[in-house]
Amino acid sequence: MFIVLARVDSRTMAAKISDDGGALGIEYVSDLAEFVRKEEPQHPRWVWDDTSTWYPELLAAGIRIERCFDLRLCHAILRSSALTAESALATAPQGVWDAPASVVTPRPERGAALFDLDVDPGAVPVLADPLAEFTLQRAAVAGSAEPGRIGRLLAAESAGALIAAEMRFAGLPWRADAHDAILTSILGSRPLESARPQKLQEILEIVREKLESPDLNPDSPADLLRALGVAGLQVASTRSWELKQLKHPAIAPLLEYKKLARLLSANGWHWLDTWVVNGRFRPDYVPGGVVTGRWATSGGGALQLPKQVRGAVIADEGWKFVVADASQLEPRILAAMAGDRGMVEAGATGDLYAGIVASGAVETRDQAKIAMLGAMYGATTGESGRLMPRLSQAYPRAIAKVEEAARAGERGEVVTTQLGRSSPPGQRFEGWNEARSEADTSRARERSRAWGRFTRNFIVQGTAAEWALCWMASIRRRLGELDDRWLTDAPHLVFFLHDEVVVHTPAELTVPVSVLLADAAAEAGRLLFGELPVTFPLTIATVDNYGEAK
DNA sequence: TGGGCTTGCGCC
DNA sequence: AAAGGGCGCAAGCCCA
Repeated sequence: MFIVLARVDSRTMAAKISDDGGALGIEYVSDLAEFVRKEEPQHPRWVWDDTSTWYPELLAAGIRIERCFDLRLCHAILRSSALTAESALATAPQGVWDAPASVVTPRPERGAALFDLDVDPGAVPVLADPLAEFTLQRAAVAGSAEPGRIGRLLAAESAGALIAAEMRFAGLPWRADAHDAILTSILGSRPLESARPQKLQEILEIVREKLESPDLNPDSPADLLRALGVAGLQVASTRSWELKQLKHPAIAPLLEYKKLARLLSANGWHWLDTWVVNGRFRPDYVPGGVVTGRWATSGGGALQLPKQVRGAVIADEGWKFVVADASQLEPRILAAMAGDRGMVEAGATGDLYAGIVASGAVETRDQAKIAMLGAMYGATTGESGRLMPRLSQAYPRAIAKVEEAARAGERGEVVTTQLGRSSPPGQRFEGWNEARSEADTSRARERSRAWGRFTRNFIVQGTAAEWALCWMASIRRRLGELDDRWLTDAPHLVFFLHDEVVVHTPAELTVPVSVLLADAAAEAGRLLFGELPVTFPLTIATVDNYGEAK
């Protein structure tokens, strides 16, 4: 059963729909939390416009749900998926469901056809009517050549939305005192106002002295470039890797200054005051926030937490973290997508890069890693570019897969992930004619190649994101089966980073949690690739603080 | 003073 | 050693 929820004139309506799409009844809901609590034991799939506007209030009321269907996220997938390109949904003009999250709030006019169950799937909803949209989406999936594939993606995406809300609700344990101690040991104690901390100030004085530039502000690239020039150091930019090439007594302290200044500005005391409240860091996760299907976050830079400060992520008394990351996820995804038996076998032992070396394709593990990264990102020069032909010879199917994706992008075509997320439409770059200059032509060619690098990476990054969603959905379900206590009283997910999860768990449950994480990884592999014998090994660590992992 | 752009760097 | 994919954020800088 589905229960479609909608807010109409500040009231909440619920429509029950059977699995075959038949209407079972409509009612007004006066107390949402009470209603959901009463219906949830029937295991309905809750259908709503936007999980982030419905679920937090339920969690605050102490209610979790098992399944949902997030119409806004699913609309975005169906709108551009090659698997549903012919659907009424995809061929309709842009509407409210294509707008950014904050705009998709159903405010139908009084007397509008909200909950009209005889919606014509070909009709375009003028208003954000969730029932009409749900009907359109069901029709799009049913009419797809591979309804199971796209259906799995929509389910995974929606499960991700629930997990994002739950992780924000639970928060990542964060000890302000430990964070302060880390900052103090690296930067010196917290300064008053906006002064530089002592150690940063000391290094700054050394840099100024060595560059004979007493007023230098290294935080200003222009100012720094000028000072370096005066000292006879010619560089095109002030990036660290470029400065590292230079031999000059000012360089070492300058690089040190940059490192400390970065820590201070990105994750210093100001960050701590802003983002850590009552011992928890609560970033705003944005499922589907990246075109490839990866999550984004807003606020606090949760996906960029530097290793330096992870020591402040400390489990509660009597609790532990189980940290799991999928080893070499993207190359394994590529091997599986391409059905490249050789590369799948190279990964069977647990270390894919070692397996590539063992096959004789390259000499060292480092080379294997660089070559694989180059294949997935589209490197053309350097060591990575030079290793490509050898990789291509050893693993023709895997490399052909990414090469085809790149060529398709260069031609302006759309590429699609394993479960059916498609890349944004490209342009045709070769539409130049002889009236255009040589420079224009070469610019067009470079843009075309750049788009090809994007589509090349899209299929791998996007399919890896699908794997991660399936993994997390399975983890969430298995955690619920392991322990039926309330979310934050039982083992629960507290962090996610593309190919890595952190579970906060009572110390006595670390073993079953570790087992479940590995089982979930295997299940994710089957969901994407069926019975293809591809393995997704995990590196699992049980720790008291996140800094100890890896 | 505030918005938008660029630069640089953290994560995968 | 620094090429190649995806992000978010802070600071400087420029301009209205």
